[in-house]
Amino acid sequence: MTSLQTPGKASIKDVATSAAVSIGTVSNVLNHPDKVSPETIRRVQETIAELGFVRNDAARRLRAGDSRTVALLVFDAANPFFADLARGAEDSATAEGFQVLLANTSESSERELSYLDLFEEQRVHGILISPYGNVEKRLEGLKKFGIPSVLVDRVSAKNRFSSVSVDDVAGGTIAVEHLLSTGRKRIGFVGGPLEIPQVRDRLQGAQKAIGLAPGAELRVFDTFATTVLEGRRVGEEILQLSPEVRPEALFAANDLVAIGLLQAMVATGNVAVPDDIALIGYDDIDFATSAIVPLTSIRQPSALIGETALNLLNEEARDPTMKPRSIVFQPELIVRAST
Amino acid sequence: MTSLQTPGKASIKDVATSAAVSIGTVSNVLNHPDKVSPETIRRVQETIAELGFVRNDAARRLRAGDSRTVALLVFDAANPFFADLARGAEDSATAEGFQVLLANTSESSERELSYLDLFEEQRVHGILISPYGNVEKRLEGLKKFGIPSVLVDRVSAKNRFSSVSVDDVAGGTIAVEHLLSTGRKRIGFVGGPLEIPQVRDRLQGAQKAIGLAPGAELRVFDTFATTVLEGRRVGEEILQLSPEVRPEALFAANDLVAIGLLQAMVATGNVAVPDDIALIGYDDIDFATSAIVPLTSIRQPSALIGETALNLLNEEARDPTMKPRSIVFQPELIVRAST
DNA sequence: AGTTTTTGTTATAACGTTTCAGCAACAAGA
DNA sequence: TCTTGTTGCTGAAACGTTATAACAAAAACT
Repeated sequence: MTSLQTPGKASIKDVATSAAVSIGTVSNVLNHPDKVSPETIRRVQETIAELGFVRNDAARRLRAGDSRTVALLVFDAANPFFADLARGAEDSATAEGFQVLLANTSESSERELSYLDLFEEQRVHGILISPYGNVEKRLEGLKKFGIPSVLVDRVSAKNRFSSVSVDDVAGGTIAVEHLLSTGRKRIGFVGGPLEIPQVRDRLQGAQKAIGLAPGAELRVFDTFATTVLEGRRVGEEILQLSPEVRPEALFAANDLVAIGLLQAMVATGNVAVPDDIALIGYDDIDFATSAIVPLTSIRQPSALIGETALNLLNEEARDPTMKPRSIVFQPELIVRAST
Repeated sequence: MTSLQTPGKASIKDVATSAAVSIGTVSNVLNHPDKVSPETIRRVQETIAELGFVRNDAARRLRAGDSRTVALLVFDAANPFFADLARGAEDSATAEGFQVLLANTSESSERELSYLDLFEEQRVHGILISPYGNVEKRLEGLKKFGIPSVLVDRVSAKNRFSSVSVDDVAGGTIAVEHLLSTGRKRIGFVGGPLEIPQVRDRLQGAQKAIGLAPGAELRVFDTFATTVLEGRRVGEEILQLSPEVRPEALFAANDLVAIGLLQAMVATGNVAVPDDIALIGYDDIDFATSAIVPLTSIRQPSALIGETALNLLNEEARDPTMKPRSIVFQPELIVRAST
């Protein structure tokens, strides 16, 4: 009935003696069943089940050297955009026999590096990363070490790494062009931090659009807001401004911030969206549709990014000398009631 | 200037010879610096930096047997509730020197088991899991194996595992009592699947409240909806019903579904929330505040759950014979415009 | 019949750590 | 002076796998 062995202790050796075969044979049953006679396979598998043997991954990796684990490192797992991206990567990984482990940096460079250390020590198969801090040098080291990485949602500084991203400059331009096309001249930008290239690019794109439109001006408000709450705070500040000075339209660096801004507008009651202030977000997360005023936003193909990145990573792993490849998707304007 | 060694190849042995000490000493520098003279430490660390040596975690774990990694397994990483929970667990883990790896089941029992296999092979330090399928037997095995787990957001069937959860029955009751207190009699329940105990409990709590209120009735609509999109679909179906039959209030098993329902109502234009149909959600995610009609919801202390669970897990790890402990938080009603 | 090939198995050598007994050298107590 | 401790280090034995060379037995060719 119940197993006699000390639990959690059965090793391949125990299986071998108990099944009256050699260690090598057990290993072969596990890894190269074609090299073992059917009868032996049956007997060995039986004893494995009986003893509750579980292969020790540490030993396996130490000897075999390869890992079937891919790490996905993001700086804000709470952002639905990353959740979708993760899902895409996972689906693709499962299909290829890999497992994805997600690590969340929570916008801490320190934690980011600490996770990279962990992954290096673990010799993971590869890393998908949406970098927060300045990690390219670190990734360079990992590559030399034999661990490839692919940047997601961001291009590499000097094209040193493969990447899958969305053209954030274009996104910023599209967003602001749309605002301008509805007749607004005084545009405000909210969101940060500017250390994040995505944010910087979106802002740059915005400036580009402004530059082409005579009479239009862009004012950058808070460059720290990332969350709904922070967005709301900034919104309240903006509402302090008198209507003649205050922006006629706001471009938020992500939908969360946009939703926060929206909350602030609606809460005060006397500022109408989009009539008094128009609002556009970025990412087109599920919730954009369901905001108090459905949110105009810039859509990114999040799951597709994840999938593509994982496939790219696998190519890199197969051929480490491969030239870095950058895949850039184009963002898409989704117009809703807020503009 | 640049290192001469083959990259990714430096082992503790290379460090040893290069620094003219024994392997054991290098290991001691790494793990027990107090046993080594300052001068030697300096020299060894220098060579480590020079050779770009990185400790091989597989070898370390094989020999030492312990891992500093905690796994967090959830069935829907896209749900902000879990993201908040993960954040809580992570903060607590960092404080104790552990790292959290998040795995997403995407509501697939198969994938859930596959991840558990992985974690078992990896001999992780412990597992935090919000189970999707029926995994208690599996976890039982892991425990015998020396890997403790703590259930999050769910209590264990026969109290076989420690758990940190929220009283979902109470939550369901509170929700429906609130709806009843506003004069609604015909209540609808939307959300699923019923295989998920959280959902079952919330429904049961709802029924309990109904049972105490004469004349009140509960109708269960879709028991599969989990996402915003699915919620919207169900909402559209409900709106097909004539006003005399149709529920006066809806209780959604989570906020995402509630937001979907809300979208459906608002989209048709001729059903007012809360006047025609009141709406209450569950989880009180950030977005609840920012819905078209701010959503009444049941709040759970998500980050706190994560923290507590991790601490409990550590206790279990320290003392495997510990009696399972269940910590149950009470949910809280947050009233907003939707009811 | 003798040779070659194939099949199934076994011993054994890694893989890169940590741990632990042991050993010099030297300081401290008697 | 002789014990008794420290301190700082070394050498070797694990840990649980996988891969590889070797080999006997059986099967297939001449």
